[in-house]
Amino acid sequence: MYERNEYPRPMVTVDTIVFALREDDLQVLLVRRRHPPFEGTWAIPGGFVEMDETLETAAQRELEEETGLACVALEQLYTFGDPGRDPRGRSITVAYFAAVPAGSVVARAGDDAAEVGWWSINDLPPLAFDHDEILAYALTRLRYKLEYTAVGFSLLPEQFTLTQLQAAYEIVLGVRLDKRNFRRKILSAGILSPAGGYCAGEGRPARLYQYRDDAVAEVKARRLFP
Amino acid sequence: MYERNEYPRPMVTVDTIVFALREDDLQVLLVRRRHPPFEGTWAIPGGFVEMDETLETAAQRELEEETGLACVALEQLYTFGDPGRDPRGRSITVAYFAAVPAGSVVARAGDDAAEVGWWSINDLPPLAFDHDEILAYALTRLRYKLEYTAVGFSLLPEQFTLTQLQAAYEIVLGVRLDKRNFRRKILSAGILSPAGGYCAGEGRPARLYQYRDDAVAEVKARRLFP
DNA sequence: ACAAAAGTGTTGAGAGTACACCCATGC
DNA sequence: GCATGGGTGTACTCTCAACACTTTTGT
Repeated sequence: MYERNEYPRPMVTVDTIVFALREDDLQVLLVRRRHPPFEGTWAIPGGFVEMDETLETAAQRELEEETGLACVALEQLYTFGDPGRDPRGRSITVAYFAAVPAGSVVARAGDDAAEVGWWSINDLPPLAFDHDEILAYALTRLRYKLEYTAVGFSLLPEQFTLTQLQAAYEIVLGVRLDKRNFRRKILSAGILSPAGGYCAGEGRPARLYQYRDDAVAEVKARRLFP
Repeated sequence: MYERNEYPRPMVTVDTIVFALREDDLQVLLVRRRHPPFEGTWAIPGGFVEMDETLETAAQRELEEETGLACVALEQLYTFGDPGRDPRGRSITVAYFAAVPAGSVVARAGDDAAEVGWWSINDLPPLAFDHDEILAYALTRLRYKLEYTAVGFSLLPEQFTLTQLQAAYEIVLGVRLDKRNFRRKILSAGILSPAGGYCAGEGRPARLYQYRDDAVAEVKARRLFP
């Protein structure tokens, strides 16, 4: 056996799955790796945890370094640590996930990323490490959360129409919802307030709404949909 | 900056919170630490991850080594990794939790545990590291899971009466439930089958039930209680 | 005027909740 | 026979799901 402080230590990384609704589809932000292993392969943005930062801070930092995306609310997803998941040696990754509005600007590729891109969840490239497993898990969790909490709103711009909101739910959940029932339910939940403006489009202009930040973040005790 | 493989590495541990219903109360299994830091202080059982085992295997192994408890179903809870949570240096712990029947035998204290004991969740001793925070989180999660899934059954022996099951729900959730509504709901969920026997007690003997393992593990799509 | 999207109510079914008494056994 | 816990049914309310037409704008 080893003395307490002489245990061999695994590498510890953080990875962040970022979801957005783009092109009528649920997409995730991926980076093409600039370094081995899996050089040139697409992967979830992430990297090594520094010794003096929290895990969430590390996730934020790596996300910004590799994709330019900053200031997004992260939630811890799961920790993956099977031996053999990394060819360099024992490695444990704490996965985080986020949902962002479609308009979020993704600046540049960073030091460790040769390229940054959005990929449809239904049409993914081959992925590095066990990142396909992590993504599958993240998708399950996103759907689950959508039914119980208010994550749906973080996929939309600050102001949005009820039709946009319904479309977001339909795309993520992969089901069609009844317009009247949807509107009644979301309005009676009391988490939206009219923004006052209208959004002109091809037909009749639609009322704009915004999320009431005075509503508790977690929509309590009752699922929203279906 | 460091070369890839030369990053300083945090220590990685696993900790397992074990819940049981004892003495009409929700209790957790704790160990008194045999070694520094926090020597002599109560803590959640756990320890260092070896390089060739999965995180869950590590949690199982440490739990058995320190408390003698084996073969329990674990679920990953959360990963805690704030710098400063361990005086020895940067340390990250992957927390697991389990619910076991009251009768589960806890054998002996192990190498790293001077003593093993059950503590009521409402009357805990001072705890090592950030273990109070971890326990609070585990309790929240247990309550949450109880409403949506079938964890309630893992707190009971294989065969149990409906009154025992109701008491389990009441203790964990901290609320009183209506007997008739409880029985109707739990029976109509179709996850129990009569075991055939009866449990003699002070009054009329109570019918014994068991959990139907052909029922899907997660009671799907509808919360059980309230 | 017409195309295109926004907006709006009602009804029937099922689930949740509140509530009080009889039944089987041990002592 | 009585104390103790086991077991049962009904009425009301509320939420959910199904369903189609009118309104407002741009072209």
